[in-house]
Amino acid sequence: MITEKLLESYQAARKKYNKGETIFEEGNFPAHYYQIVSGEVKMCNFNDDGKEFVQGFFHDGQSFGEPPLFLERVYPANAIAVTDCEILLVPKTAFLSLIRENAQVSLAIIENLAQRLHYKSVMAAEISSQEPEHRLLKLMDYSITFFKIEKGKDGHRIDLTRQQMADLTGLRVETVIRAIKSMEKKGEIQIIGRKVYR
Amino acid sequence: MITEKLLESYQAARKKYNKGETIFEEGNFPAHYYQIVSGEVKMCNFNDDGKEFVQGFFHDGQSFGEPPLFLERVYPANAIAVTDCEILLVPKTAFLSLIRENAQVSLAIIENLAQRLHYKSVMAAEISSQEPEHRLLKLMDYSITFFKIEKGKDGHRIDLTRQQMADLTGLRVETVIRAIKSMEKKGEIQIIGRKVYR
DNA sequence: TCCTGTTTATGACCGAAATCATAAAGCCTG
DNA sequence: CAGGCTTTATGATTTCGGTCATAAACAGGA
Repeated sequence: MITEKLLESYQAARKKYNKGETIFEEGNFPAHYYQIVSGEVKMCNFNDDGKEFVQGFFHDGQSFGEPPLFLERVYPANAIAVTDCEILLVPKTAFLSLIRENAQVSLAIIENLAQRLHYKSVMAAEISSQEPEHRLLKLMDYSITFFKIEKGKDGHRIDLTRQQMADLTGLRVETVIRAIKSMEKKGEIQIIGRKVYR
Repeated sequence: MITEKLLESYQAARKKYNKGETIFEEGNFPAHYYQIVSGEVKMCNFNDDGKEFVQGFFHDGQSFGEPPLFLERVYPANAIAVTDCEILLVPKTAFLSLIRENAQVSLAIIENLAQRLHYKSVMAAEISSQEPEHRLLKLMDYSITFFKIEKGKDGHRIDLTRQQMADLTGLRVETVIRAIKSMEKKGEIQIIGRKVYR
């Protein structure tokens, strides 16, 4: 999102994380700006009895964990490497100078935050008041529209496991599996080789 | 949040809305930046069978409905005047010029979006995986910490009706009423003259 | 002060999703 | 290609919050 060159001129450090490794934890104060060079990261919460809720997945070129950086606040969730990752870290103060000194970057940040807020608004309304099938369709349609999924002859292929869909919608795997089967029967989606197409 | 003077130099128009009036609707493309001069506004969704989910309440000096303005997207929710309101509207293009030409304003916008994203992250995790009492306590504690509620001798007074708490947490009034009673018994909150104190 | 609408309250009942248990099907990886 | 982990699948049972009905308490306006 921000060019590596620019980040490097503001003390960016390159760091590797192994699959499954925690990058930062819920409740801690932020110290860096994080931008993914390669790999996949998820931000998630665990409730009192260990159930996971995924706030979002992040990929190459994307940044994550900025909001608390701009407020004097702690992280609302954990960041965990889903695959092996290479990530650029910029110290908080250097990063704040960077955006103050580069107007076009703040516009990019605004767009980025706006996009994430939009996603959260849509999903919050869904999770709080719609039935499982409706929630899942919304998640799929949102993913298709905004995460540029390529369309094949069978429709868009949703590259999420049932467990991931459950964690993103606040449902349980079994419920997701049953809902998906039911939607297939209704012809709202297709299942080919266990993958969901829409 | 942005001074009235500055907004006025970018074609701001003053408009009055009556209590209950719709300011903009879910699904429409945004045409303005909205900043409240006086009154209260809520952003909300209605699910298929009419149940309301409140994304947030907004007051004097606050702006709302910006995210879709920065993306080419429609509003994810409705904006409705909770009380009679006076609101400043700045046309989209004028507003985009405004932030491009006033660096300190983009920083303010970033902080604003970051704060809202933070709230949504916290509540999304709650709504998706915690029990009613836990959700309500989180809503109360969040309101206390970030909406600067004054502390009296009986604790912080939560100025929300049970219906509003229900709409903010995705629960039903009856559930909120029962949960609040139960929490009072446990001594986690106090009820004085039907109002909740914590 | 009365009247009407809103907010809080409470009980009975229901149902959908969570939970629990178990297993088959895929898929890596050594 | 065998063995083990992950993912998908399915049935039985339970539970908690939603739903429905009803009413009391309160607030605000005429």
